[in-house]
Amino acid sequence: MPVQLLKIIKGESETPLPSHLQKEDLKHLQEGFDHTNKYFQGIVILSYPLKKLGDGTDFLKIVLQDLDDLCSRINSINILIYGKMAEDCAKVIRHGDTFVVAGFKLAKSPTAREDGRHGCHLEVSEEEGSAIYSVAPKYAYTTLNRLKDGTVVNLYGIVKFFKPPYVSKGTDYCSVVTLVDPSNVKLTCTLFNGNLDSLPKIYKVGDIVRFHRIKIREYNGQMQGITSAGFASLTFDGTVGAPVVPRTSSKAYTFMDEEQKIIEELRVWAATNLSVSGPAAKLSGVQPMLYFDLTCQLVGKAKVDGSSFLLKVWDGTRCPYPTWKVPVEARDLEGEKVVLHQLRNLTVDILVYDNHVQLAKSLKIGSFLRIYSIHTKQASSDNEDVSHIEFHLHGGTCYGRGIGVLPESNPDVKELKTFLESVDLADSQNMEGMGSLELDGTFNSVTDLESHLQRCQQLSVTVLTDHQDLNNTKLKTVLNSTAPQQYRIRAKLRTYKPQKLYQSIKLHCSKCNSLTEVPDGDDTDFILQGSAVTAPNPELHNTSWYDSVMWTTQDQKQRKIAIHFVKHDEMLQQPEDTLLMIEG
DNA sequence: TTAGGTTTCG
Repeated sequence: MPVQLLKIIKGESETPLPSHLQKEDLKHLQEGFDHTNKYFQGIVILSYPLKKLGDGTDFLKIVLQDLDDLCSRINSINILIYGKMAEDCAKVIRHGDTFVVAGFKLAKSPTAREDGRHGCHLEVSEEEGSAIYSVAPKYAYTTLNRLKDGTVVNLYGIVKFFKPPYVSKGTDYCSVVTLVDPSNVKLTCTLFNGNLDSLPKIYKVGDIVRFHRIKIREYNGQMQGITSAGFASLTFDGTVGAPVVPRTSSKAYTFMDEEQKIIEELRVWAATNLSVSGPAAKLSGVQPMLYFDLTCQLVGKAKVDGSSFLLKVWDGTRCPYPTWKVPVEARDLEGEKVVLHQLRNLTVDILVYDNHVQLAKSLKIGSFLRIYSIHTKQASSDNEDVSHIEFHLHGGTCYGRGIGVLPESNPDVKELKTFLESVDLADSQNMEGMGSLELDGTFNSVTDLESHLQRCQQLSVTVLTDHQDLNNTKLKTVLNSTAPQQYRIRAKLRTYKPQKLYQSIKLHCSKCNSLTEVPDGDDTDFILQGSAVTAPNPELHNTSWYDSVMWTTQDQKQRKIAIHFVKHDEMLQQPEDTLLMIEG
């Protein structure tokens, strides 16, 4: 007979126990009786920690109480479980569970005198051909509009907002989840667990969760959910028509036709009543200055400094802007060198900070990630004329900022994998042949470049009146020709130098003939700061073209400040028309 | 205990 380990059955009325089994009362469990086709049912009132016996066998002792015989002086019995069955049982057992034990061996209990329980105990193991069934309690679910302070409830909800699990400042991982249900009430739950796997596996807004044993408390005038002992969750894809497969870390859970129906109904309600379009984007669709969620594959990672960490990722598309490359030591970069090189034009560098560093470090190369609320920032460095895009995952968890690892079974991952396999790597590598075009960072792929060229060759409304004798030549031809040549081109302006107007003119020193940049705002600040530390020179006061006044500040620094009122035709103007010069 | 939704030091 195949051993059935902890099969979950729902409610006594529909108990699908083998038909040859008959229920046995506690008082009939006596030596000398035939118990071959009998089972005993009771409630778990005690369970001891799992132990290993001298010969290495797992051993678990639990105590079951007979609910039908509560009035008897002796209404509980020790159950001794051996081997794999003990191990399996220990994983799922919970105080208050109803267990059914069949195929047991009955023996005298050596501890009956001390523990006051039944004179015999039941021994069960796979070898004995035993079976243990856990009878699922009938769960009641509370809608979000009926939650009461101080209760522990079971509930369903559609994820409206979530923070993927992150390392809290205490000892646990934390995940914050806001749910909504057809009662149109919102509930924000703060979930803690030392085991990352025990928190709900939520991947996107719109997922549906079932929480068991969540504690309800009032906080700031609103109901709040918080993990309580025995908290368990199931998470489902919220898409109408998707398979109803729960994501969970529980070894045993109840999930029957009724639950399936609830999920399907919630999906339909959400589809008609909620908008769940998140800020997801592909790298090809990013814009500067936005926050977005990226589903991608990890290609490389490297430590940068104490508070930041680099992730190199790709999603098979190409970012339409020049992207930032974070400088790191080659020896610090983890990842397949060949792959990193092959994908160098398709990967982007994401710098993650502070609390995300620990999680980022633990990520495995090749894994699929969803990085939530990445910030794209436009910036240019001193030696670049063209600005680039930087990707930051700032510290903190506002707006659900964080990193989630997606399993290969996730539908979005399956789609991404198929797409990544279809990407022609030769195309992205050919980009290097584009020379200066590539350096300007303007084209993203050969296809992109060609479509740009086609658009550039289209007739425009601007009519050029000069050089009519020359035909238009493609940029490609120009680039492949030897200088000097004369061409006429029609092209779209993608970038220009200098980027800033003040870079168009230079300061010239007539003595040494040197040329320097006109200082920009920051440099001017610096120069002015320098002069602020020198006190005004009294000899330069009250000249023919200005009147000066000077005073000393009252603060500790006792700074000397001079104001020069500039005259016009040796006359002072009306105050509102006067040009002032300030020193100090 | 932790966090308790509402974007940034880089």
